[in-house]
Amino acid sequence: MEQRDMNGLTEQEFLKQYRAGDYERPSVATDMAIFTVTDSEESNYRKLPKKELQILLIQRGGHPYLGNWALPGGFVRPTETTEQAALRELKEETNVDNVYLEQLYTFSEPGRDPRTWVMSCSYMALIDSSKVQVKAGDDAHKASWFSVNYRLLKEQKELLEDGFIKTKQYELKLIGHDVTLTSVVECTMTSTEATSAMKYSMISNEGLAFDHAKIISYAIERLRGKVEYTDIALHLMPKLFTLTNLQQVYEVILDKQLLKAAFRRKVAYLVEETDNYTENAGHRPSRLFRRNREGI
Amino acid sequence: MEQRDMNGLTEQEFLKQYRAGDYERPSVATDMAIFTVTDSEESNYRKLPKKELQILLIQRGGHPYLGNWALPGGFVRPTETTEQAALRELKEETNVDNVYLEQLYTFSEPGRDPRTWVMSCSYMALIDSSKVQVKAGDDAHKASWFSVNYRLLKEQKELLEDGFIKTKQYELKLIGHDVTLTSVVECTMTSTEATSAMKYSMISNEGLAFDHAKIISYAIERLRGKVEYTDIALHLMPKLFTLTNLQQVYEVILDKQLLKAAFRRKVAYLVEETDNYTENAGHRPSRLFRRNREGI
DNA sequence: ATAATAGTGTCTCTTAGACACTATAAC
DNA sequence: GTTATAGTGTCTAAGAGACACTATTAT
Repeated sequence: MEQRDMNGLTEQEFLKQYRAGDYERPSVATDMAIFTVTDSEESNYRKLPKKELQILLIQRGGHPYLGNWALPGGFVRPTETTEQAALRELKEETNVDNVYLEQLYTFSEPGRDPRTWVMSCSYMALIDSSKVQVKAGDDAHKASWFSVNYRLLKEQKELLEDGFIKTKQYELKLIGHDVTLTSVVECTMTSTEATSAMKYSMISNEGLAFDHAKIISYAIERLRGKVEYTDIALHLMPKLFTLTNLQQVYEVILDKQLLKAAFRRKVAYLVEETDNYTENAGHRPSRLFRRNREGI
Repeated sequence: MEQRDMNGLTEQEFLKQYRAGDYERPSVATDMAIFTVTDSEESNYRKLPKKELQILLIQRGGHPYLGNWALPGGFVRPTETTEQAALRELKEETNVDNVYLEQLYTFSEPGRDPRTWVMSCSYMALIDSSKVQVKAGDDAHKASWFSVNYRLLKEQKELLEDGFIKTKQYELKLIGHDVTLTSVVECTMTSTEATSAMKYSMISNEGLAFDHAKIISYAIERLRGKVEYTDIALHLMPKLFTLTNLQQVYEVILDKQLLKAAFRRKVAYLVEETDNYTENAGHRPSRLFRRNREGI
């Protein structure tokens, strides 16, 4: 390591005299889409409850976007990774610290935060609903779960000389206890000979702060994609669950009905039988399964 | 928009008086794994040339990692997105500006740059080799293509009480004109009941700067993954190509042989026939195809 | 018995893998 | 004709979709 640079400095000498340039630096925050699946509406004693996909949002107590709802998040500190920052935030917000966490995308559009230059490294977290108990928010910090509805509104395709532009508009509807937030997000895929790009943009937005509607769309798409070919959905399940429970979770994420027999074949290798059964369900008991510890 | 915050300010008033906090901010750079596929070794006049996966690296002309090779990249400016920064760098480095570009991952390990706090938002770019002509690097800025070899060295699996740890070691060998860079990167997947995490770390590293061996591994894995279920590989092809060419590109990316008949069936919907054929190849001419403009 | 869910069997259709066969230009 | 690649046909096995059937508990 005795190499010297064009100024005749060794690496140690160089680092000692190094001063960070005075060009501008961005703030970097993490924003998290924290999902869980819960039972909804008490129903007929013998019917199974419906499942709902939920996301945690926090009501902003200050400008900008005062009163709007935002993803939990915060600034990254110099001694931690973005992932550690996300885990720290998660712990503060939900008091849970053993979860599935996955980096999604880094949003860096200048102007996405009206205060200053802020990039957001976004994460998705999946929590088993039996673990969830959001801290009672104080006045300046109201946290609440919203039920997630995400559906295709419009699909369009335009042919170009050497490619195409595909546009999809999704309606994102987040239903809370006493508010409903509605956004329309457009996903534009441009594909030509050489290029192939995907861009999210917001068509309309009511009640969500910043570009968080985009982040949530991105998270849902990632979740939907990964559910199909990984065991990611199992991180939304409690220790023991029935295959019907698991199927319901798949269905609520994918927003479509699945066939029982095919579903069971497909997830068979992801789970392990136990000798436990549900009780007092008002109908035939169901075998409980757990995650396959052997992995995939 | 006449809402007032706890200090009685409207949003406009708030933004006007807002001063960015004096907490520390990271520098944010983009680093790019720029891939192309080229023909190697002139062979028997009637044999087809072998294909090689290549990546562009730049030799560092200053500390730190003086003399080592690094991914092309640079700092993001306040008026651009990370993606625009990547495109700008790409244009400067290769003079190409119509490419496939995809964000990979944001690396933020404190200490990954010995100078100061630097996060790297990494991208992967795919270039059709017929377009490539790297600018002749001046002395302080030598750019060169390296042939990529990435193979599994060791695989290990350990069962835990409620999950498992899977470890894979890959050897990354980058072969340049007069240097060969060798790194060993370990990918650790920890999966328990609730959690599921993946971590890259460097076991050994010769000649590559910073954590770029990790970034390159990540890029190769992404490329391999996406080749299987998208049309991403077509961005490495010239306008017209034979199906055998395309198969060779798949094979060099996946590092395994494919069966011709099955391959042709699989990619059929990605391509369009033309009426052109190869000429003077020393054997039966081959039909030329182009990318399916209808999209997938 | 009835309601409601649990769980299985099997037919079909599609697709991937494997392999063998035929075709054709340059020399 | 020989060489080397181009391109196709078909058998098999595995998997997904569809649907129907049987099983079991609480009331």
